[in-house]
Amino acid sequence: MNSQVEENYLKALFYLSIDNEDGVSVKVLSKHLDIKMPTVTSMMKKLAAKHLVNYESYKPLKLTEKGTKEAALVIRKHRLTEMYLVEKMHLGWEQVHDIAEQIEHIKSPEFFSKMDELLGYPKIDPHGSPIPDKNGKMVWKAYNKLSECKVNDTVKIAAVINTSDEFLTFLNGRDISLGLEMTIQSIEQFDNTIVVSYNKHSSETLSHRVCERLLVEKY
Amino acid sequence: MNSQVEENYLKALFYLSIDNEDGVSVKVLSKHLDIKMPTVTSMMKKLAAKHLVNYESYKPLKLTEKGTKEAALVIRKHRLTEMYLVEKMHLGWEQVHDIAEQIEHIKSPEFFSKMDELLGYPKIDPHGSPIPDKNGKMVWKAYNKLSECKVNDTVKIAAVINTSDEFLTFLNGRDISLGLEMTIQSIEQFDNTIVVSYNKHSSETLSHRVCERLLVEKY
DNA sequence: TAATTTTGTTAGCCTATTCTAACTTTTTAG
DNA sequence: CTAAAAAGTTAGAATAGGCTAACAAAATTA
Ligand SMILES: [Mn+2]
Ligand SMILES: [Mn+2]
Ligand SMILES: [Mn+2]
Ligand SMILES: [Mn+2]
Repeated sequence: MNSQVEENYLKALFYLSIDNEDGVSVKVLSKHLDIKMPTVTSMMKKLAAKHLVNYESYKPLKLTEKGTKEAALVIRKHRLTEMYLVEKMHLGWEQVHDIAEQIEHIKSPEFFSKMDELLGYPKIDPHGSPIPDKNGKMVWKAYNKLSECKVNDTVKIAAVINTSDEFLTFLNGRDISLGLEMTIQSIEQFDNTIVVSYNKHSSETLSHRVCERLLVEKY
Repeated sequence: MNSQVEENYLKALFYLSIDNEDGVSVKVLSKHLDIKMPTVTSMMKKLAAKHLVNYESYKPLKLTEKGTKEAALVIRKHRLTEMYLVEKMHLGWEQVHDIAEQIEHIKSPEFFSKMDELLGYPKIDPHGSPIPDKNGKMVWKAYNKLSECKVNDTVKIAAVINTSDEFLTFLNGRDISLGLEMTIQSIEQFDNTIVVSYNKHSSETLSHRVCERLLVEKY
């Protein structure tokens, strides 16, 4: 059984591996977890001893098959929890991450399979991220960043890349949530700011920074 | 903020203090937590430094006012969780204790107040134990042990003293649950075994050991 | 290629929580 | 009122996770 701390390292490696196919550096993992490099190195040796990470001095870190699966199963619990908190407990999508960060470590298969059942076996979490299945398999749909769309495109918000309280509260303030349809009115060439319209919002201006963090489905 | 381990010590002291008005011995606390006496001693010194326990060498242990309140608030979270798991997630009353033992340590006031709200501010948990209020105040109703009742008494099951999986599964097997009304048919003088009737069970024999762990309301 | 900078590792130390062995105080028996 | 037993404490060590300082390797720069 992995400890809470070990699980958090596995998750971090899993996330960072998405952008770094050839492995994750100690530096990057250290920054991500806000844990000093020497501590990370020693934990990597420990996880290597448990066959969860392939570790070789000075080489990029890679999760093993086993480590990948265990990481995905923690992420599964995290995302199921977030979905449960939003759907069944009516907490805001900006509140649930921090709670899920803790509940994901609860040791109780029945608890999570009951959540799954009550939710009707959801495929995505409240932020649009896919929930890995019981075998740790996860498939990302091919979404586009809003920042990459063109004028007059009509799109549906499918997922948010950043799940920080601040970003989600920003979106709440503009009534932007998953499933919302919007049309791109104009794009400012100078700074890539996009003006969109949706529902009662006939002209909402979104910065490039924001648009890069919104994944959409095109029609 | 108290650690998970500290919270478990506080809870244990709180429970053991109920029967031991004059304080809890290191021995008893050690046995209860299955942690060796020297470890308990050092934790008591630590909790004393935090003003949660009154500790004096060789004297019985007592929670301070502050310690009592913090313990009660952890118990509140434990019992709210158990109630939530039974009422909203449809888990069995024999399954919820182990999960609540973990969830009680989650740091998130909103999570627990939402639970409380969704449950309609319950006063008791699924085992009939009172849920402390937000100030840590808890009142036990004056129930009787089934073992202390007389022939022909009609009683309602109000609480179970033992909340182990085994005991509750034993009760499940006999369709005994909170709120059940039963009538005492006879009491065997030799071993205090009690024969009761209820619903479709016209003659169920319960050992003294079992009857001592069932709290009832008399009619 | 040689010097620098960046990244990664080692060594040594810290806190939290636990343990065993040895010693001390209290309690209980006789 | 002693002497043995029980309960409690002290000392020393272990494990999990973290940190800093110093050193080493790899990657960059010049
Ligand atoms: Mn999250
Ligand atoms: Mn976590
Ligand atoms: Mn319980
Ligand atoms: Mn607990």
